[in-house]
Amino acid sequence: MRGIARLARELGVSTATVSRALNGNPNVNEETRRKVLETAQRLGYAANQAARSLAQGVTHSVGFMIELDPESTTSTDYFFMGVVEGMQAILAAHGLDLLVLPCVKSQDTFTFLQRFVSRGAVDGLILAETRRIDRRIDLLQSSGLPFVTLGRSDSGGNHSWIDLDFEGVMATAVERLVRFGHRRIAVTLPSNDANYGAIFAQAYRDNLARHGLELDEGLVFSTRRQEDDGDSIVDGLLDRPDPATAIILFYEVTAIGIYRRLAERGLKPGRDLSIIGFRGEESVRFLMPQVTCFQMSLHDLGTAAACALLAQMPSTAPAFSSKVVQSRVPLSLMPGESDGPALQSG
Amino acid sequence: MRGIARLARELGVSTATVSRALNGNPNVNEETRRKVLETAQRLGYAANQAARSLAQGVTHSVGFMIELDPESTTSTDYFFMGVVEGMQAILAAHGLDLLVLPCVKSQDTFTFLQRFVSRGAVDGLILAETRRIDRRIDLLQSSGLPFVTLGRSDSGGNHSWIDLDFEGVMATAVERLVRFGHRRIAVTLPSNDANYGAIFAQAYRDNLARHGLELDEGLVFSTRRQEDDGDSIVDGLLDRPDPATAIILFYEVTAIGIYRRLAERGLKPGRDLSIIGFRGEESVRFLMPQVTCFQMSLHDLGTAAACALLAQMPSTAPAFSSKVVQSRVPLSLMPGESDGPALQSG
DNA sequence: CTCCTCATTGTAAGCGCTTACAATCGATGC
DNA sequence: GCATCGATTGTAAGCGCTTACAATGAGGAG
Repeated sequence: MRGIARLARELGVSTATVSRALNGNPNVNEETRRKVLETAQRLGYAANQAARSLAQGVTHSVGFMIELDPESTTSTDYFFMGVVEGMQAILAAHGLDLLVLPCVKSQDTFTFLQRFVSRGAVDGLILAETRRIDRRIDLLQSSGLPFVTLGRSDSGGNHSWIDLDFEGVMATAVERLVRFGHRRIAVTLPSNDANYGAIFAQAYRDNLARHGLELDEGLVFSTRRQEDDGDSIVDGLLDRPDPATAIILFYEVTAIGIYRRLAERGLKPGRDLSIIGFRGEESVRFLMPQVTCFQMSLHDLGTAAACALLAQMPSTAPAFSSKVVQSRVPLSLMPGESDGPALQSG
Repeated sequence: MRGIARLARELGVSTATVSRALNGNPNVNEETRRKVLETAQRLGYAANQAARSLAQGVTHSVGFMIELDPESTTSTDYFFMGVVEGMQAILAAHGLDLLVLPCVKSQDTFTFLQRFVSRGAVDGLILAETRRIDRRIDLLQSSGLPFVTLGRSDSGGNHSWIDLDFEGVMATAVERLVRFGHRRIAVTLPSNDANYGAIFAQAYRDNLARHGLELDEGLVFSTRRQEDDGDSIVDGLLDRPDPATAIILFYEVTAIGIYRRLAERGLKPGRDLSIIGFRGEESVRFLMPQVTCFQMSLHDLGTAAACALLAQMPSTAPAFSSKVVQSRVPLSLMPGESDGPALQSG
């Protein structure tokens, strides 16, 4: 005999009583509960997960699916760890386990997700790196499983999402540069298929328009999260009849290559080319002059996502709470010395 | 009616047949199996995880427990993602799901692990950042659950582990520096309680001894994974009657602070102070002169851990395989320009 | 003293799946 | 034509837990 039955026999009560005592059911004599808990502790008993889930119909766990790119494992990583940390803290406080579900991108990530969903392995899901058209969202929506996405998407209807305030960042960056007298502002965009690339691009166009600046596709670069593109970007920006005087970087590491190329050409960041990075990444914190960038709390992002999920889960959601949460986490400007007045302004 | 019963009714067969068909049991007419699979596909059926686990007694999943430090979320992060990627690929190929289990360090990480173990939530476990004395290992060992640790420990008996070859790295580094004529070699050690700190320290002492160099505790620094310690390290090394001429860094980011301080003092890395980093980290790749360091494959580390675990799991281990795997993943030297001949050698 | 109530506990029926064992049936051997 | 065998399928007993419902018994009301 094992499991709860063993405990019950040991105590001379029924398994029902043990179960009730363990689960905080009020219909148990406090003295009995005390004994049960004490014995459970002594025997190192914990209810079998599978049996519990089967009987209750819930797993008390939520999944956070992330896609791993073997080509660039260091790319998304330290973004996620901070987020995970924030999520776990909140979820744990609500008795939920966070299961990070890594899926290598070369595998079928849709089927991967589908398996977890249809097997009922989790009570809720958080999705990262949503795409503009993302079948995963349709899948989750039709499954009825509570979920939140880290990133917006055109797929699915009115679902919960948490995203970075790309628009706000872009507005602040462009305005700052315009104030500095820049009229020719370049931008780098991520080259993957995540939706944030499109959003960042749109915000770029919108804000140029707002300030009456002309959009020049020649000033739009596509980059991966690595510093190698510096040469082509710098040369592409400057070696033209109407050189750009500023650039906004999606991936801040690109600054490393840009700094290097500028140095080779005897130019100085902040004077000859104004640079604003998107998110203050560890790898460029040490660049001199310091890169003007935006700061955010990964922890808060994770927290926000976890809360948005909790709001949808029947077990934790107060009945009166609105189920759908859609919010953009703001980033704050960290002025550095990588930008400044345009040289040939006006 | 739901689940397998629904499928069975739809097909006009018993649930047993459906189950057999789905699980590859040979005692099923191939024609029947085809129909079952086709219908399952059509209805989007996948066996309920909990029921399956309960009936079979196994979960088909393994956990990878990592501890997150809210104080420094960027510390361990991008180490893990590469490792996870390697693990997931191997495990998935063996029909196992990898569940990354993040635990915030401020919580009781031992209890956290214990819960997963005693609830039977996973069939195997991989532990990261083992400590010299690590109760988690004793727990796992007495639980009988297959497990592997990423890192050695004095706890537990003869268990499987995968670790970095700190000894090899240190031997190569010290020998290289000695060849360059250095006699006063400093070192930085991690300030946390993970065992690798102690191992790195011991390797440092052993290799000094091997080359007949005297151990000077004044040349041993304790650092966190941040660049801030550069000033005190550089000053501490040089402002003494018998200055050190070389330093080996556990955390390579420390090089950033050191470079900065050296520059302030008008000194040059590689000439006035030889620097060898441990692991080629992204954040210092842009430093000039390039830091001499060691390179490793995070992917391979993950793969090795996964394989070591598979060797212990009854479902995947060929009966003849030895259960305990203990191996050190080697790192290869990447010569940079941050080290060179000692100035006042001899 | 009886009836009723409330607090506590026990009984037992699942939760959805797997699997040992029994049952069926056509084919084979004599 | 009958026993036998193998291939296939069905029956039903769990896996360990939760929970609706029944049962028990002590204490209070009448």
